[in-house]
Amino acid sequence: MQLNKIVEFHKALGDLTRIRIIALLQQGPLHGQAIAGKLGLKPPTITHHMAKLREVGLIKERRDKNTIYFSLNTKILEMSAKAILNVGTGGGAEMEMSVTAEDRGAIIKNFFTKEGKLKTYPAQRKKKLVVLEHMVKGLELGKVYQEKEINEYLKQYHEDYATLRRELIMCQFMYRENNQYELNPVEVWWLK
Amino acid sequence: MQLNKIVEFHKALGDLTRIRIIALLQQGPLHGQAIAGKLGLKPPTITHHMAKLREVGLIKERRDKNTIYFSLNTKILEMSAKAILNVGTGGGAEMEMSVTAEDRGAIIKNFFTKEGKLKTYPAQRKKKLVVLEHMVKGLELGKVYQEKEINEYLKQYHEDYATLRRELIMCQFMYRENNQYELNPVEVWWLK
DNA sequence: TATCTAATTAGATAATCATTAAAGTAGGTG
DNA sequence: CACCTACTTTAATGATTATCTAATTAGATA
Repeated sequence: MQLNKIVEFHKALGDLTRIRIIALLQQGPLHGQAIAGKLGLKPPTITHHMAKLREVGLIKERRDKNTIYFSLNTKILEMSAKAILNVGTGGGAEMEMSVTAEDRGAIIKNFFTKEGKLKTYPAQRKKKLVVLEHMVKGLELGKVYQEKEINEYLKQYHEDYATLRRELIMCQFMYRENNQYELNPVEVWWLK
Repeated sequence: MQLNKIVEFHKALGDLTRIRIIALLQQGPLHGQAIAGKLGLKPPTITHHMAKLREVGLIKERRDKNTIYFSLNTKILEMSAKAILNVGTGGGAEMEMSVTAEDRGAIIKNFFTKEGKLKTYPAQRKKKLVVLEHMVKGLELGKVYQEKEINEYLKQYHEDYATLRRELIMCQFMYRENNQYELNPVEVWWLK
């Protein structure tokens, strides 16, 4: 995880109002005006803070008529909170991140046709991760997929969707629970 | 843990320079000028940032001649990083914290003589914690004490130092490892 | 259509804060 | 003593940002 993401995360939490918002949302979803009321602040202020929290991935929202219910993305919260513990240790994700943006471009150009099909599946772990990363970008964070949907989606990249699906699980980009699939926010959020 | 402490902690980490300092210190202790050199900044800037980090308990320091070696207090780091995960859930420490500052004052007045001796040991858990908190303030965070030192220290409060010592362990203000005693930073830091 | 409600944007203000140069402190050594 | 080195303090500057009012957008309803 890059240093800048860590900074932004902590900047987002380095404000009493936003901590109070998080404390409120730990107890359940709330809409903007309710938050404003409980904190004694005006709606624009809440909008401002929700934007900051959203930028670092901490907020999920659901619309009902014209009121928006905000809730906490606890997985991102947990992941981000723990990221500082390993910063500088060079272990794990830190290593993976040493692939530069240009490397990424080159790898994608090498392994995908210009129509976007996967030509061959890389053996080298670094390249594998870049390729999976790329394919996973079309999936929605937080959405639960049926196996059939995942198969359909992966087919756009390669006929052998079963292998790809298995790789996504093995490299932890997704996890499976009774044949339903979901992106692993811990791995995926930082790709944006 | 109070909301304000959480805010200050994250504010301390919400700055790229300080995150880089932490990343450096994860690899081992460094003195000020070394940090300044590695980051391309002037010494006063480092002083400024170390003060911020020290305020939230993240820094331990050791002096050798006139150079000061800074190192990370990883226990505080871990504890503080995880505090956000339970904020607002009302569980654990949150409950204890509902003793107001005035309550504290009253309890200490009740259980200590004006010379500072402990009159009687409270049975009620809340009061017990306030009393232990008070006595523990004279001990140094991070220092390893021999059993004999602890006994000496506690004698200033009450003849029955053995009971007090046991209570400190049971209430997790200290922990013991082969007859050496140390403050539990997780419980103790926030008292300051 | 007009109207209501909730959320957002724009612009202004005041406060906070990172950085540095210059001067000062503190300990050590010749 | 004078001198050196490492850190700190002070004061100034420039950038960021939390909050608000006023105006605007978006969706729903009558």
